[in-house]
Amino acid sequence: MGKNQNPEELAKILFEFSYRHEMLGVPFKPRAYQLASESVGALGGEVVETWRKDGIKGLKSLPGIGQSIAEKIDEYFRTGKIKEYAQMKKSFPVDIWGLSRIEGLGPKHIRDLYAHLKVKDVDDLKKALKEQRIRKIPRWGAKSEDKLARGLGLMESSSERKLLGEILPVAEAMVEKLKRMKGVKHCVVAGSIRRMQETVGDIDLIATSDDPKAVMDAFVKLPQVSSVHEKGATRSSVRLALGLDADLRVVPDKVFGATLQYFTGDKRHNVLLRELALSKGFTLNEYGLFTLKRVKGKHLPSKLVVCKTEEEIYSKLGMDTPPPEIRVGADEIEAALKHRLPALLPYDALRGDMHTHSTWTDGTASIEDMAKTAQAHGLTYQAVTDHTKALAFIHGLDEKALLKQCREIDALNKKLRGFTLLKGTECDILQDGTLDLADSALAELDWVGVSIHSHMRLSRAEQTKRILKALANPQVDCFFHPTCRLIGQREPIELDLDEVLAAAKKFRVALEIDSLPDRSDLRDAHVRAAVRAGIAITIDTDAHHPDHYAFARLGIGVARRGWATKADVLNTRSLPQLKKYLEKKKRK
DNA sequence: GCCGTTTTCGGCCCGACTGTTTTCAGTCG
Repeated sequence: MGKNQNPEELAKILFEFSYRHEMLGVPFKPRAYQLASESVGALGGEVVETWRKDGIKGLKSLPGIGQSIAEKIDEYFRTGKIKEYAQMKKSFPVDIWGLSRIEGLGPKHIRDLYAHLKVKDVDDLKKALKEQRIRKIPRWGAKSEDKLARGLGLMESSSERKLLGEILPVAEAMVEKLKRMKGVKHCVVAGSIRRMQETVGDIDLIATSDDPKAVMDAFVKLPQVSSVHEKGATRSSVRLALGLDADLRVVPDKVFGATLQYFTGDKRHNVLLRELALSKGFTLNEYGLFTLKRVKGKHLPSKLVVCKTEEEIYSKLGMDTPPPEIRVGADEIEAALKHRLPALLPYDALRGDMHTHSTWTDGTASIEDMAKTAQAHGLTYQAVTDHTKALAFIHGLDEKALLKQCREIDALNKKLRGFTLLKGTECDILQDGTLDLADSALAELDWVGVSIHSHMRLSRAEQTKRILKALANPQVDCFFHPTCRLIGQREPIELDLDEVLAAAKKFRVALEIDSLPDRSDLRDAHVRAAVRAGIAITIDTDAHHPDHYAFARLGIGVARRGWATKADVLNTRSLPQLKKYLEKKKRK
């Protein structure tokens, strides 16, 4: 058994290797270590699993990890440290990772700060700033010292990633304002928001205009802006009052496609795409795809090929256009080259919502008001799934109350036109895996969702056993927000995903994507695994308030990031089709 | 140090902005 298997710390160590090589001017290694660090960060616990199963050989099969780095990871997992890293720390005892968090502070500056002022960490930096010693370093001045102080301030005023659900409307409001300007043809959101990432580090906007300067002037004066980092002819960057940055690029209309492609990212997707372009004799930048000529060993763009739309660019590279949501720099490029991209579920494909609440428990609106809002959002049915009695503090329903609710739903269904309510529940899974309501009561319902709201700290083995027992109950149709995480607030429960997927498949239980902004659960990677396993998905809002129906597009974004198609998602079916599915399940 | 529908050797993404310069280095996305 190893001593230290913390993938997060490992990612930081690899990052520090990258920076150290960069400081020393070593070519190519910085990027190799950077990629390895990102890879480990993204894989998380999977790195440890891979190492446990297949050792160094397994590690080498991971992206960005070859012989040398695999050996270092192996050493770290076995002994808890890496000799070469310890030596590096001895000769350069600097908290590289901590300092690098500061905007504008890169490897060369960290090197110089230590060489001239013996700055080892953020505290040393603060002292040096206070005593105005930094401006005395060669090639530094009062302005760059100020800039560094600002960067430090920004970091300390917590610049954590924000929830997509919170930022998306803000970005769209900014776009709407700029769009209305004279001379502006296009104005759109790019970056991680366009990719529908669950959290967002900054807002990337792109505009095309005959009068770029006017757009820039308007941008830095938007009401959401609190200060301006940079303002140029084609690019500006500002700080927003709600605590994150927004960038705007303004380009000529004729290169819109290239710019949109470029600033949609993600970074790794773009690096791979530019490498692919190079291998086919092109070079790609934000102004288009160019044929390449070599002058004195240097690549120079020569003739413009295409730039009007993203599709043109991908097509010239011999591939289909991957939807933004799956541009992560992994197998989407290969799939696009082989013309094997899936037809992702469209944003308007949902017909119903399988998880909603009402004033019967902790919702804020009556069943009827919720139904009317759902219908206004284009849905034709929804399941009413209030909580059960284990959640006593919100008056969860017992069997008797549930029957009473069913009678109300019967009455409402007679009254509603073009909309149907399904009788359902969000039934608690108790600690031992039994359900909070009697099977006889569950059998009366159209739709039984189950979920966990207690005992979230069970061991992986216990938690998995608990869930498997619940899913094996023949009354259960769906497992709601399976990992129980709350982004930025609560870690996911420990569970063996492979076993849970296998059980869901065996017992024909659907897995839910809960669209609430801080849940986003299942998450993208889990969705992809579920889709691969052929398990049905539902995309629900878990609406506790009429406004929550608007979050459905977040859940659809997650599903698309998980390569889900319309056929994979249960509530894209019409009500008769859904009923047929449920009847078939009951017969099994 | 990693990687392979031109390669197991010889490649390795690209441009804007800032600050301190006087033609460029550093950082970022």
